[in-house]
Amino acid sequence: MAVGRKKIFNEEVALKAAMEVFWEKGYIGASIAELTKRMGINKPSMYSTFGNKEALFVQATKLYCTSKIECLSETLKQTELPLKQRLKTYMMSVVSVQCESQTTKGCYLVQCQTEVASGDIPAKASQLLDDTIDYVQKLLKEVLTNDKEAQRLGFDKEAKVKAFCLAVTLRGTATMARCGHPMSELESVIDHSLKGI
Amino acid sequence: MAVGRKKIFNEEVALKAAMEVFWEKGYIGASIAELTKRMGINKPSMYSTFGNKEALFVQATKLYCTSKIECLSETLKQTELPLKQRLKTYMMSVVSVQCESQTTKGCYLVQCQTEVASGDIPAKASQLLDDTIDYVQKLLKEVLTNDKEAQRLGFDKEAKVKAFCLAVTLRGTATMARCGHPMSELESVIDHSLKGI
DNA sequence: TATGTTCTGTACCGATCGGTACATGTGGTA
DNA sequence: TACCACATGTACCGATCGGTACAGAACATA
Repeated sequence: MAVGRKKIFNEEVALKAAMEVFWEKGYIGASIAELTKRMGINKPSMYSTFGNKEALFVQATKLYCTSKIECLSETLKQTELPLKQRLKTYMMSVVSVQCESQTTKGCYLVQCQTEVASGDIPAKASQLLDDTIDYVQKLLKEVLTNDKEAQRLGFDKEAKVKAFCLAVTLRGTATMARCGHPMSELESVIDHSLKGI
Repeated sequence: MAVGRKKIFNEEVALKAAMEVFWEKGYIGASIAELTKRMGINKPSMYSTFGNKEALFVQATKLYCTSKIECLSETLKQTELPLKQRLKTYMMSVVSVQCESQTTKGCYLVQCQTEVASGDIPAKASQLLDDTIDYVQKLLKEVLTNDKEAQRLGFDKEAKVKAFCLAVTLRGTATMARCGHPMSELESVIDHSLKGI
């Protein structure tokens, strides 16, 4: 039977562009008009491929998590390196993402999480953000709890609180990065936070 | 000569209500419809009294600064108390504002500053936010530089960096407070941050 | 009480929001 | 080559956006 006209655009490229728009503008601030313009497609193509704005947001958010956050976690597992060095390298790699571009500054998740509290984000997208925003914190807690060096140093005792403190620091640097503070300034903040561990 | 009909509403009460809406929703997220509803007035009254949305936002932002932030600074000047205690009390009072209500959570300035980077806030309002967002940081730097106990402890050497670190912590707690973390959790973060000073 | 000034409420403006109907193109299969 | 399935582009939908025109209500003065 007939198969139909071929798609002229690359879905992955378009989704990446959408991710960048949401990162810049948030969920509400990203209009369909701007999204489709930056994705290089027009509205019907977007709706037939991704569903609607909320579904597009969900997919863009998942892409952000996998391509910008989860992929950084390997650093923490290099047990041949000292724990503090691993933590510093990891946190600085997060800060690096927060500062990487002139347009997509700060943390996608932190920004959109702000909108959740406003009640302006649909339920499914809101749930996804709530589930993923604590990823970094859980990862840090897991390391501080189970890592052998962490146990030797006694960090496992207050792993949850310590992980929370580091997560707060990274949220703080995200808001600073968003309004233009360069990575060089933020490095001393990471050092300061790690000193308190 | 004739003087005209009297205003039926209180401008200060209305402005306070507007401040709370902007605090909850941000600049873009706060629609004129919701603003006027919560202010208890209708649109022409709002426009004739406050100008337009941007002018209302500027006045609401100034009200937030004076009534929620600047008024807390007295704590830092009680030189009969130890510096660390003053810093802790001050930072906890900021956190207290971030957690004070079920609806107005987090920091008004941090939330709206996020929108500035999106390019969706008019120039005057944007400028005001940029000018006032660093108030806390400058205040802390001033204390760490000029306070006699701070000088005795050598804090004045790196006053700027230390103040920046504390400001980052407070921005982090603001985002945590926004998504529901209670003050009890955030207190240990303040302790952690002050330990690194 | 008549007048003039100000505030209030309704009803509307053009622009933009998210979302869609439909006609036109395009390409693989029969 | 004729057909059909799908992608594309335009043009539109009702709802909401920020903002305003205008008629009528309320009040101090004359």
